[in-house]
Amino acid sequence: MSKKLKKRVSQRDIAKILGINVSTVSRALNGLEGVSPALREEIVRVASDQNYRPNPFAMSLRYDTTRTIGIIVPDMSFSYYAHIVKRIEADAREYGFMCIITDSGDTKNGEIDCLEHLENMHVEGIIMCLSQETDEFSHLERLKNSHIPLVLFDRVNDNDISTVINNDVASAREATLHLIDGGARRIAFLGGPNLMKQTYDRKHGYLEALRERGIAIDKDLVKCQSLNFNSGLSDTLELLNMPEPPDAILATHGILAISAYQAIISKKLRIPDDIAIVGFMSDWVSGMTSPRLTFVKQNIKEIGRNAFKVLYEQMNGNDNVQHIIVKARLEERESTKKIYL
Amino acid sequence: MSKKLKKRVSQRDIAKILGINVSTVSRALNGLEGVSPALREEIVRVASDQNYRPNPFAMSLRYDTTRTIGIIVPDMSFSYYAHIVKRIEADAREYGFMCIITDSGDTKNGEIDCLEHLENMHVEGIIMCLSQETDEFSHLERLKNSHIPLVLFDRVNDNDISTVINNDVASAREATLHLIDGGARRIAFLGGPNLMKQTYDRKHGYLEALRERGIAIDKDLVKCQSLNFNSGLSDTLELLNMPEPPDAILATHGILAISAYQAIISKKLRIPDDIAIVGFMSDWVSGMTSPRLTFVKQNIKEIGRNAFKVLYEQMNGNDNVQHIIVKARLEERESTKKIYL
DNA sequence: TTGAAAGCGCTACCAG
DNA sequence: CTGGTAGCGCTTTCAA
Repeated sequence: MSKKLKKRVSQRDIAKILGINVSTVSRALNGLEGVSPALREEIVRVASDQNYRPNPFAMSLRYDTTRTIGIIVPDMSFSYYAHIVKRIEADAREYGFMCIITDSGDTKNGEIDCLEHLENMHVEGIIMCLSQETDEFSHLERLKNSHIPLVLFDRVNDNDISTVINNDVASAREATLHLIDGGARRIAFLGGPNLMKQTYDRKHGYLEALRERGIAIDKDLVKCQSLNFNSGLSDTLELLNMPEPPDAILATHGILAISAYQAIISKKLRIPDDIAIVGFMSDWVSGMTSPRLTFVKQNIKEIGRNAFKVLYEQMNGNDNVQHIIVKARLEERESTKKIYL
Repeated sequence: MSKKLKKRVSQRDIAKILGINVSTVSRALNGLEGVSPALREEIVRVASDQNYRPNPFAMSLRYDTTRTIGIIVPDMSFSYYAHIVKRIEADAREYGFMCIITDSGDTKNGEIDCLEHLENMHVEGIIMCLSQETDEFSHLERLKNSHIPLVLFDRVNDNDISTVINNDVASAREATLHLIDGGARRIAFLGGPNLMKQTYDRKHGYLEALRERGIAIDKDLVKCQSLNFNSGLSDTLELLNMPEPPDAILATHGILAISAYQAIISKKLRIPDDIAIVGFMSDWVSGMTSPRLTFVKQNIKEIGRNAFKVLYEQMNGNDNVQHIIVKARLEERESTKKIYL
């Protein structure tokens, strides 16, 4: 325990130096009335000299308010989440809130641990993205009993909790239509676990597009395993080794797009001539490959901004459950061909 | 603020329910002696029923210890820093410390703001990576006066502050030798601002390798502007447009490697036939390009682990300034050719 | 075995 | 205009 950490100066210390009472110091430093200008100036000077800083923990105790919110992400080292966290942190700080950022490791148990930790820290609200394993939500119900406001983003469930997500159905549909209109007929779908609503929605958009264009659905082209590199790699290889392989892939997650791309490259197939590909990812990753990948660009800024906004409103007593859907945009690059029939 | 946030239950509440004194509750919940087994059991039961959680802020006040450390990174959305933060956070939590993670935006003013914020929060120690703009260190000196332990990582200065960095000289030298031994003779160097010790070190290793192999130094091949995409792109294009362009590039930062790669692609040059390239970056990014990039793999885990370890020791009274150098490893891929002369 | 009270830093209320 | 003091949640020391 910080044997040599100098004890921080408190109002009491300042009072002692000037031979006055703490309450006067408090009033002076908070700009309240009832202090003579001369004395006030003295106090402020000494406080500054001594590098006085109010103790936020004392404040918390006094007002029973921690001015702290918690964030839970599946993997903070994933650039998508890092960006969102950064955004939320900036907004929160502007409103005087501190963030405790936690990482569930994309597991359900990790998620439960994070919640436990945040409850222990007495956060006033939580913004979280579910792990890909999370199949039931009793741990979220518990939160409701302690009346801690909660907002889910990106990956959500169907309960009555406020959410901020991408327009998953619409953007998957748009991406699929784009592939079809580029000439693709056998389009594979790569997604996360089926229990995720996000997977369900994106698959829904994909199927809708196929139906719209009158293309038969082939279940063997739909791969929904785990959201990780190895899973995406083996699924894609399996697809490419089919007797009648797909002529396009819709990879509905950054890590799946990356692994699909690498699988294709390893098979020496040409993109988009042999196979087209669209991924859900960020611009700079899309720009790394050759050819560059057509991608669904999620509006990270808006997701973060709205997540905090909704939480903030809830913390201020707004009981309404809000569901905000942020528009993603399809960005065309060279990995999808446009064939004018 | 949180109009409907249920007041959390305190020891006092438990005491009131059982009609006993707070001090007894405290002893019972902390497993101290002096409580009858029966009563203790009662207390524990009620505490659990009421979902009691100790108030960490009260503890902080009581012991004048916040069990909190601060982290400052230039850009948390950069995967390199996100990984390190994640690592530090995990270690810190294991030792019962909370992390306040801040982002300087890679600017000096942002850095000063972060420090201010962390001091306000009464953190017990700080782990930081300097911004690329930071040219003098008076703001760090101030910390020393408040006796807040500080550890720098990745980007450091020459003062007597503990540091954890990569073996920049050696790894840049190794990468350069690798290029030379692959047949390159005109090797360009892409680096950050010259005021950064990291740039200095990596350039040093580069020059050392050239000297060792008796290759003349061409100052026009050395580009040290800002660490950002556009800067790397324009520098590389300038290099490629030289009358006698380089036959290899050493990009000493992830963002510079990415921009250099894209500049090369845009000029339709072949890698490694027309030009070879080595970058400092992470595996998964290296694997995105075709051909994959040979890269210097920094040991992110070790950097994070050591940063916390050193800070922890300092917080426990170890006054020694420590400088830890973590070994990076050259990973050969297809972007560098090996020519057996 | 249990209770009472002080004190951590701060603010708010009431006295002088 | 300034001082004194209670109380936020908790531990600790002393007293019963």
